[in-house]
Amino acid sequence: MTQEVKEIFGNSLAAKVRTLVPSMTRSMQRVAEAVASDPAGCAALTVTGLAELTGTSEATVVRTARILGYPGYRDLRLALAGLAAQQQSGRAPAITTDIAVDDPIADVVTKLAYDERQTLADTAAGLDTVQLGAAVTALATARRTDVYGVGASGLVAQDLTQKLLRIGLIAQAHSDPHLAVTNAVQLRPGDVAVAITHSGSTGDVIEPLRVAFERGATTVAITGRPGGPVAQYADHVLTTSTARESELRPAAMSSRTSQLLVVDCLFVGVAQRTYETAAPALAASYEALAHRHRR
Amino acid sequence: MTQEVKEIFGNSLAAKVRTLVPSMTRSMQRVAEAVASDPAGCAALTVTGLAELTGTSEATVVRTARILGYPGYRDLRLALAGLAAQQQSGRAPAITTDIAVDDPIADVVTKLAYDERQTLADTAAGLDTVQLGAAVTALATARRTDVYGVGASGLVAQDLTQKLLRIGLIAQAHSDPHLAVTNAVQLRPGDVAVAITHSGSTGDVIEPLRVAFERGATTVAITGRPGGPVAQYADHVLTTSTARESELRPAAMSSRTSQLLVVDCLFVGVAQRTYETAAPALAASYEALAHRHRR
DNA sequence: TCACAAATGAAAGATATTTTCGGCTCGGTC
DNA sequence: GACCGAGCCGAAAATATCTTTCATTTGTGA
Repeated sequence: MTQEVKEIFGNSLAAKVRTLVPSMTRSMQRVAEAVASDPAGCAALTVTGLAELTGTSEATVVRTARILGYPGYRDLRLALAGLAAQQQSGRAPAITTDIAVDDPIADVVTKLAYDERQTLADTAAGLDTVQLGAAVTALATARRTDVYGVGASGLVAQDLTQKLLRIGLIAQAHSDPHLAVTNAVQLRPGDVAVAITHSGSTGDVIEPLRVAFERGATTVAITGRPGGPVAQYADHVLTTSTARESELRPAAMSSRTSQLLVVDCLFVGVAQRTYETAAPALAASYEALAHRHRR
Repeated sequence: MTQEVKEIFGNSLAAKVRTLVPSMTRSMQRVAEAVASDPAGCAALTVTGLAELTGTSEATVVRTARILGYPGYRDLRLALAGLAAQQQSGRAPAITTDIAVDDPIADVVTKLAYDERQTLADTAAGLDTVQLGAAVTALATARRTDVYGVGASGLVAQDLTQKLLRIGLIAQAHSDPHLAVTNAVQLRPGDVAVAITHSGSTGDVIEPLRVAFERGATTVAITGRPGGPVAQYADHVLTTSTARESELRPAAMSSRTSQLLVVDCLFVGVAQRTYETAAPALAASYEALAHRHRR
């Protein structure tokens, strides 16, 4: 059997109460009024509870529910819950303020989540899919891949490396500028070098990319400043986005979110291109870890 | 499988179901799935009805409701009614399809961004602010903090550590299980240990946390399975959310997004509490890096 | 294969909702 | 002022629904 609840929701309860109040008895009006003025609160009550609240009896509550067009109190209550939820969701979040020192922790969560979501949307909107596609192709066909990043971006570099390794590619992350340069010297055409820097001007990351570029490797820059120095040595520039920053929310935070999205896109793109080998490799790495989990 | 799961922002139920499904038994999973895929329909059913629909018993339905965090089926049903109402009035979900092997790169970007945004919303909705507040207090007043994480979670552990160091706290990330345990032995009351594991059952991370717990340190778990083994040794459990995963989008991807949000919240919370020392420390670390940027 | 533990559903038990039914109020009539 | 009747009202019985218990089944590891 197919049951429909749709009909219960949607129509304005307050209006219904107004029209039907004249045909109600005194105690029923009390119940109706309570229900109309605080749907959420009443939804939390049982018949008995609502009866007590309004100083009436269960029978009256049920009668009121009937008048309002529901088969019984149970259904009225469901409708009230729905109404409460709608009211709740109707409220605009209106998160425009910055995070303050005295914000309660719940607000911090809301604001951070909101900002990071915003950053993701901005990044996705601003990402040049042509450049991205080119970078994916380069990575998918690379003999080997070096990834440079220091500080917070170093973690993103490692993340990319981990992912590429998982699908059977050869990749290495470098946080040590000296070693990075040393390694970059070994690169040649057909290899790929990726530099990750929010500012676009981190010398420790630009330097190895320059070397790789000069050696003929395909170079990719993931940066928040597509016009910055790093772009100079990059065949493909992938732009990340930044949320407004503040004292309690350093730029590193949102740039990381943005960088990770780009990295994920690269990864999925490469996995698509190399699906034949990527799928079994992924399965294998998953399998290999299974026994490290307790029951 | 012809069931279409409708996802709406703020529909934390679908996320909750995903989070908790692993700790459910088979028949409970059937109930959870029914509830997640058709909230409106299920809201119209009594326990018995839902039990019949899913081919289980009333007892199982009630047990599932409990797992999902409601005192009983009655309350789950009210929540479902609310959800149904929201869906009714809510906007249509933009993207429901999974990432396919032959998706153009532009679609990949859109879908990934959408999913990560969804993950953030779910995480924020599901985060227990009381636990979070407690964890923040512990971190802010800790003598020292150890953070454990391996694999993808290892990067998150490092991210947290970097952040804490930046505001002048003493923190260390451990990816090496042996060293982690060795260090955990040194912990004592007043110290904090944080374990980060998506599965909640990563032995390499649980072990050091157990040691820290037994040494009297305050322990925090950041996990996608709040009922998993890791929770056993955690004073405070912070739950991350999981997006539906697929071959081209491993769970590690969305869990990382979720974990990072939690880490960011911890960081900002701690920075608030220790503002007097955090602000100058942040400024100083920013200053120290300035000369490493080219013009 | 057996023994044990976990999962499951039937049915008993507890709660919530609906119905019944008789007392009660209130307005009108004598 | 007393009486009558219609309809309102709530206590309590009856029913529906939800929750708990417990024996059975199922699955799992030795």
